[in-house]
Amino acid sequence: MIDIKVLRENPAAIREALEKRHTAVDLDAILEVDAQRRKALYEMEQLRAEQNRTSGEIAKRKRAGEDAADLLAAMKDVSDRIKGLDDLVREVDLRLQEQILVIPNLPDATLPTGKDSAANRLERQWGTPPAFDFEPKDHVALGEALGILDFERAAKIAGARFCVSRGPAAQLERALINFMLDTHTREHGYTEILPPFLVNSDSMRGTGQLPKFVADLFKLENTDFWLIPTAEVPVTNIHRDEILDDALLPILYCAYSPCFRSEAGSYGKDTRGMIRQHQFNKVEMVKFTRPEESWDELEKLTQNAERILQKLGLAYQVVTLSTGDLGFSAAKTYDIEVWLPGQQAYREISSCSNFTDFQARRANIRFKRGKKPEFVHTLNGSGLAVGRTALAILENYQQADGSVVVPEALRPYMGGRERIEVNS
RNA sequence: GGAGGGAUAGGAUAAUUGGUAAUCCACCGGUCUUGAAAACCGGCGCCUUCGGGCUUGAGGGUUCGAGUCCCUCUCCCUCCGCCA
Repeated sequence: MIDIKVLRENPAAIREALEKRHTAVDLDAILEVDAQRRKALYEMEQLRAEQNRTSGEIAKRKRAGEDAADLLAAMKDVSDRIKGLDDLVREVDLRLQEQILVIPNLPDATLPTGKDSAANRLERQWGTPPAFDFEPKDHVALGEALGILDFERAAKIAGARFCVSRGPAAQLERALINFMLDTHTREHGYTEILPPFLVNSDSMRGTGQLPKFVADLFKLENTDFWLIPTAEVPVTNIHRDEILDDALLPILYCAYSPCFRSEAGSYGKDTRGMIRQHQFNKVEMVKFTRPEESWDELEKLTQNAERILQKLGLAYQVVTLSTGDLGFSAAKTYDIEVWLPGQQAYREISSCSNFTDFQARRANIRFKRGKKPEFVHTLNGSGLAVGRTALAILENYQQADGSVVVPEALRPYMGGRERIEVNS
């Protein structure tokens, strides 16, 4: 949520930022509603002050056994007017909220300007894509040949965009989850969280999924439960409506969760394999920081995610999303893209974002270091998408005979297994 | 799912037929002190257009006025049933 005060005082700056995002919002209409609300609120508070004064007087007279009929009559009128204004304020406030909640965060000035991912800026590359002296397969061909990935049966059980992992593939995902969580907790200072995988609407609103992105989510019928699309939602909302102690900041959490996405509007994209599923595993990192620290923390967060790929020996690149490619709640996002031999391309495996105070306003997450509470900054990043990491390992570590070598860092988590072969 | 009990500030506890949230602990600042403790004084929830306004789990209602009366909902606890 953007700061209504900023909009009031400097609408031009916000207009310009939204244009860079290629998002159309009627700011004048919002300012109009805001002015209405402020006027009504001021009038109502004046009347309340009068009511409070007179009520004290009434109480005093009654205690003294005196008559207060004149004051009561006058207050009846004031009371009615307050009620009317209160209804007006509530109605106007609701309209204002509706309009403000669909305004995206303002892109940071360091972003490349552009209308989509073509304008993203390459920041750095790490590692070298493996050279094969044979034609590398993609993970679907590999997994099916090894008998460890079963998309056909998954379709029978659930439908398209699901996968059954079997034997070493299942073990691989479990190993990756533990490996990632261990790395972040032991080496990067994060506290492990195991959150609810179902959340209520308030939580979805807090991190920005609602109200605008209903179509991307799964909801349970006849309840207020939503399946989380990322652990970011429950973990960020841990501190919703709280005022945190300054000494606790920055707070670093990491969490494993399955993620559920309807993938509405992505028909025809990545239909093959594990790239885009309705359900996938992810380890997520979430930070709550003081405002002046958040940009440094974004760099560290991104490095924490990169570290996982480095340990696994997977080549990757980091890009800064352009103003047009940026997600709704983010002010700046680095995407980490891993090399996939099966596609001969770098594909997103992590997204690390600074949301500045955007989510903190929506979720009302503050901290206190002086007299007045201030909004924290929130950040999060995948550390990493587990399914995509697993398929990256399959494709990058495949051998001429169709087997897959297990990266050394992962072997302790795989019971010492060095290789995945047919019937292993 | 059924029955009962509960929710007041960080914690703990009060509030006449409804009269406008009191007190203790903890914490912060000040006085005093070499320093600290004690004692005393002041703070000790949020918003503000600095006039004030709001705050008793949430939201409505009655009333000039609601912690208190009425309705709806949420969460917690106990017991029964079910269940991993």
